Amino acid sequence: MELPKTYNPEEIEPKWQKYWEEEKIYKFDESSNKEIYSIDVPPPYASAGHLHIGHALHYTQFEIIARFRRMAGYNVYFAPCFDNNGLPTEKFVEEKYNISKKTITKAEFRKLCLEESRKVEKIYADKVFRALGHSYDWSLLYTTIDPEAQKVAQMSFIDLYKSGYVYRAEEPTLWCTKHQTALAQAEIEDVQRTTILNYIEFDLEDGGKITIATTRPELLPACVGIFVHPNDKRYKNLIGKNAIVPLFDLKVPIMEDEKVDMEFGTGIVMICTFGDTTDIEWWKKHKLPLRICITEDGKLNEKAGKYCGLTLEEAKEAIINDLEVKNRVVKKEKLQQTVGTCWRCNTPIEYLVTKQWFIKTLEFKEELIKQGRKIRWYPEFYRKRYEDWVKNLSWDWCISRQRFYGVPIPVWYCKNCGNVILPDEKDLPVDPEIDLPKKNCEKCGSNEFIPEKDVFDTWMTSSMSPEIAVRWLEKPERFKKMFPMSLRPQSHDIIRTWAFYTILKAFLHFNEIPWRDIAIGTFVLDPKGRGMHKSKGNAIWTEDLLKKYKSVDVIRYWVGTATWGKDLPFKEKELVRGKKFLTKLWNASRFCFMHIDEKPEKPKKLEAFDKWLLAKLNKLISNVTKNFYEYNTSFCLRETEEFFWHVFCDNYLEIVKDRLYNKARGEDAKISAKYTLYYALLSILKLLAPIIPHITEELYQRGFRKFEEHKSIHISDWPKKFEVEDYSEIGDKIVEIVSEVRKFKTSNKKSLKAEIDIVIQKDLEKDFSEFLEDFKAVTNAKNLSFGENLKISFL
RNA sequence: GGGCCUGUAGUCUAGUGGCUAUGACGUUGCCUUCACGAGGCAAAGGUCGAGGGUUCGAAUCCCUCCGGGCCCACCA
Repeated sequence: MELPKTYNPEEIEPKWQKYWEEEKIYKFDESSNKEIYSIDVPPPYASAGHLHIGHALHYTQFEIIARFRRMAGYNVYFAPCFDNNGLPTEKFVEEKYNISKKTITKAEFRKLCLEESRKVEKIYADKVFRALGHSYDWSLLYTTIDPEAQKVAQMSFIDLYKSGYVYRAEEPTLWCTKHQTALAQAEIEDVQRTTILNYIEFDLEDGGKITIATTRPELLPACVGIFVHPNDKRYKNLIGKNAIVPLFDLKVPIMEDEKVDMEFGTGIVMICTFGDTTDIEWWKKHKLPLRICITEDGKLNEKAGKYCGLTLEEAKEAIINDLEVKNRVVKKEKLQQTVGTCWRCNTPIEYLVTKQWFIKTLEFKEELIKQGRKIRWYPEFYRKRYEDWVKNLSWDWCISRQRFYGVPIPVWYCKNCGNVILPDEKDLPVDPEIDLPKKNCEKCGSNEFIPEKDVFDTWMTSSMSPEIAVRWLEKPERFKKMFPMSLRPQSHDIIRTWAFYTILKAFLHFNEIPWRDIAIGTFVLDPKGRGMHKSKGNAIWTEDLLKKYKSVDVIRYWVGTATWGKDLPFKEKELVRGKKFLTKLWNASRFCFMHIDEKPEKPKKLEAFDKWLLAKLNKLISNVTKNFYEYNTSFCLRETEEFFWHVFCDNYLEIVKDRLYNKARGEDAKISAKYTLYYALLSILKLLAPIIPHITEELYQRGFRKFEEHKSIHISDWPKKFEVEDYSEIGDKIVEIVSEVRKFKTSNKKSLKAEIDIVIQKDLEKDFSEFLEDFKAVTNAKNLSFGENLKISFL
């Protein structure tokens, strides 16, 4: 059999992608008894239409694992999915159509979001998943806005409500004034900035003055108290007195609290409702009045008097100006400050008192850490990050969002008595603004209801991804069999959200872990080591690379070099290397196939070098298999590449040429070579198949398909060890001498064909006997004898 | 401020107690070789961030310092 001279990926790759899909190679087999391996795939955001190389790597990295497990004999459950739910989509639609939720009805807005999502999903499916040769079972597809996913999210809420894990409260809440919604702690991102610390003079009620340092003068109208440290001698006499807030004439009490930092500013703090979390703490502890002066869209309200209607920034400037006019500003200094911001828009968050729904988390910290320890983390150290996050939690999870596009919170309130009314499980999903409760209020009998208008935090759905993926409500028997899932692959930046909330939900609902393994994928940086962002202009697009290299396998080779959990700066030369590797693989296979025209019979006796190769291959197979199980993909690729290139090509192929071409060597020696070539190459292709599926499929189909039972290499059996005597060490010794001979020829500027005399150390004579003929042929040694030391000379 | 990761040749990288520190890219030299010249064979290139300690033995374990990155918490 002869292969074409060059490998042409542009024709070959799409051909097999089509074949795999048509032949349903990756179909999950519901009736199989094989052990199931299930992956909780991260649903890509539908707004992330532009796919940079980091996304491609992330999704391909665990796809390799799916392929490995499939070949290793598992019934792989690999469901594709999309996240078309939540703020990113809303924001994308708002920007694309230049609309806001104020100028369009909820229904219209949702429709646009859904349309937009579907478009992007299509692009994703074709240009990403299919183009990268991913082995999803498309019949298992889910999206997070599907009725079924909504049903799961709402069911989760109802279940937790009934268990007492959900409550509604009017509390100071983390608030984004741009998105005009409550946020969860996990959605807050700290940003460093420089601000001005203003020293402002307050009058005391009974005469005298004090100076207070603040970065938030715009919150003066919300000031409800002043604190000093109980041990601060300077201010002991102030405690119990009242101060007057300048410009606003508010009388506020001066109190003591140990948490005051005497070193900071003047050592006197004003407390406003609310400037930061300490304000909330003191407000609760000292039972201070509430005076909120900020509106939901980040402006001052009527409590701010003449500043009403100004944005926070404008108000800050105006108030400082007026204070300066009245000589109330003692000094101003620059201050480095970290502020919490909305992770989507970087608007500094505010604290507003609003009615929100919460899931209890703070009381389960210990248990959640225990749950985390039952899961295997790859790499292990990321478990620490999870535990740190859980330990540091300071808010229950706020799950209600004042947004449009999302899963509605399935609740009505009785208009008469305020009672919370839940829908029946069988009626889910519901939209309380459209649907009505089926019964009157159980408490008062009223039939008038107020629908809940808020939607869920997007993580309310995402945290149920294992339950959605394996169809918790639709197929309870499947769920029972498949929960916990086998693997959650994800990136490290969402350990505190996705991983955390998923673990939380599995714990609260089932007292179970959601998956046995969690593996943290590689984070791709630009060549200079910075994060890739469309906005920074440093993103490298997968599509461009596909066009340039014309091969998916080249990109997948690069993915294979990445280590799980470790950042990887993108270096294009890794693709060049991949391309060379594919060429080498093609050419070596081409050579092998010239000698494979039938399924080789088992030789009567294997030649020594064949035993050497197969013994070394055994070690490779066992190492690679072990490492694939441990998500150590880069090891697998590296070791296989090393074996293929330097052991198989550089040495073995050169060694067997004589037996294949030289009739004088006899038929048995040739059969042994052919047998070894066949199985060694087939094994190498299989070891590489999870990483570079297209070229290995092409070679399998061309060279092996007619002799092998499986219609695709990707559902063939993972290579097994050969029954063979271990000649690896003796063989290595002899190959070393072959290298010596090559070095001798090269350094004497002679062709490798040059004929030579060799004297080999006498103590190797016994080892050499079985390798002799192959050795003489590959080194072109005309005379070979044994003596004191290794000696090589030209004839 | 707390925690985690990381520092190996010009560049990137493997290596968590043991032969002479892995491999790639790049550089240089040689070989047209019957699978492959988009190749092959070889060479040069390293105080394994610095210092100290443990050990028969340290890139690897411990301590200190320096550099790079990430996560978290904070100051009104």
